Amino acid sequence: MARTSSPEGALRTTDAEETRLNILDVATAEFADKGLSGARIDEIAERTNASKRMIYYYFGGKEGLYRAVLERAYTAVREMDADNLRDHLEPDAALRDVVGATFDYHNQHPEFVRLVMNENILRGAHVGEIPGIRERNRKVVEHLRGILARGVTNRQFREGIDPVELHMTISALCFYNVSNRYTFSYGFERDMSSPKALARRRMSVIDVIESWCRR
Amino acid sequence: MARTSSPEGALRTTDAEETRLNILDVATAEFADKGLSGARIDEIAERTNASKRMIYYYFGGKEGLYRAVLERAYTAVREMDADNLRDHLEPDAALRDVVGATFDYHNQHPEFVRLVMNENILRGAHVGEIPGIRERNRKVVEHLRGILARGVTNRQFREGIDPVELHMTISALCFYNVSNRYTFSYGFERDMSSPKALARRRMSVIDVIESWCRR
DNA sequence: TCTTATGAGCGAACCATTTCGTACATTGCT
DNA sequence: AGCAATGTACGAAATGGTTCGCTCATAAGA
Repeated sequence: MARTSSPEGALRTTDAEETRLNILDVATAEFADKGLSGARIDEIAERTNASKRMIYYYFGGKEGLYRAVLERAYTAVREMDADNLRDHLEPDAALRDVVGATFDYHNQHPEFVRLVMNENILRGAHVGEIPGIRERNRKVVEHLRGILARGVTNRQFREGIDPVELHMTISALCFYNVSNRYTFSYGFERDMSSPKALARRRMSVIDVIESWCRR
Repeated sequence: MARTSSPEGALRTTDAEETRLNILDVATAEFADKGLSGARIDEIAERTNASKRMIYYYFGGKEGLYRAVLERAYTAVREMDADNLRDHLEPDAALRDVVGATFDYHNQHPEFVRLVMNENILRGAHVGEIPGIRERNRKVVEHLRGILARGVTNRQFREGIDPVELHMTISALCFYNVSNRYTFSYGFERDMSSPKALARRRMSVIDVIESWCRR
């Protein structure tokens, strides 16, 4: 990618790079907000420093832009993993950490959740082409497998829990209260966006997972 | 509603009624497939016995049709509830029944799951106007509250589990493996659509809930 | 019974707008 | 000059929604 000739050299990104990122930011918000078919590239272009012409210039079109957005969102998750999949001494503490971090990440990145929701509406039409997702999932599962194994040796955890099932359970619990906040909680007064309710939910999720794994 | 003069009398619905239902069926499939913004009225009309004109005649427009579809889907869930929220003698058996039935319903009605996903993408813009959802949720929570209370009395269940949290946990686990089947399971070989994997997941979900509630 | 008024049900063509994408001209740097 | 970057304006197709007019069953009145 071309660089400016400014004295900062390679450390400084070009204007073009900044434009790309700006477009990606706006597009992420827009796609997360309305989905692929609901988003309008004219609208994205307007909110951008750049023009519609530039979107086509850089990303080729709506689909290309969408894929770039999805890819970057998944990349961010992987970076989060890298920070949080450290090994702890105690299996139960490690498990709590994974669950808590996953819960927090989903809550702090609803746009990621919404992109994934949309991708599922599209039956995963694009997610397959994004490199790194397989590895990401595999890595998480392997991490959980390790925790479970150490927990069993430790006699903290019971035997027979499948790490894939565990991964799925954790994901489901962390995903749902973000993805379904608008349809859930009709009928009983509980605003899932209140910090108090959120904290309680967080505790519950950790508790559910722990109760399941503990012997 | 007008009836035909056919001998069957009140038992037989009119052609108009049949047309409405036919439109609703097709629209349900279409909205579940592509979401509100992704669905095309012309396409719905084509797959229908009726014409586009009739869709506007009966439902007023795209939004009206969407709302009618959503409403009917939720009505169907309530009917399912009515069948399954019977009281059992043993709290733990009752709990297993609720979880199992919920799991099965979601799996057998992916179109319902997809409609709810889409409604959440739309930030619940229409779900609030549909009567009966509040009551539905309230009824489920009250049922769970009863089970939990009896289980505590019974000394089968531990104290302090909030029925709303329980409802949310069950919903999340049953919803997720349908809603996120396309983005989950990249990286490890597990086809969630295989009967075997599904049965295993079902068992896991019941197990998770039971482990959490049991003292 | 015969006639007519009424309104639900319906088809086909049509309209206005939106929306994705592109052609072309222009700027500015090297 | 020559190439990358970019703004403007436009085209073609898709899309939500409407207009016009026709059929037919039934109810009301003579």
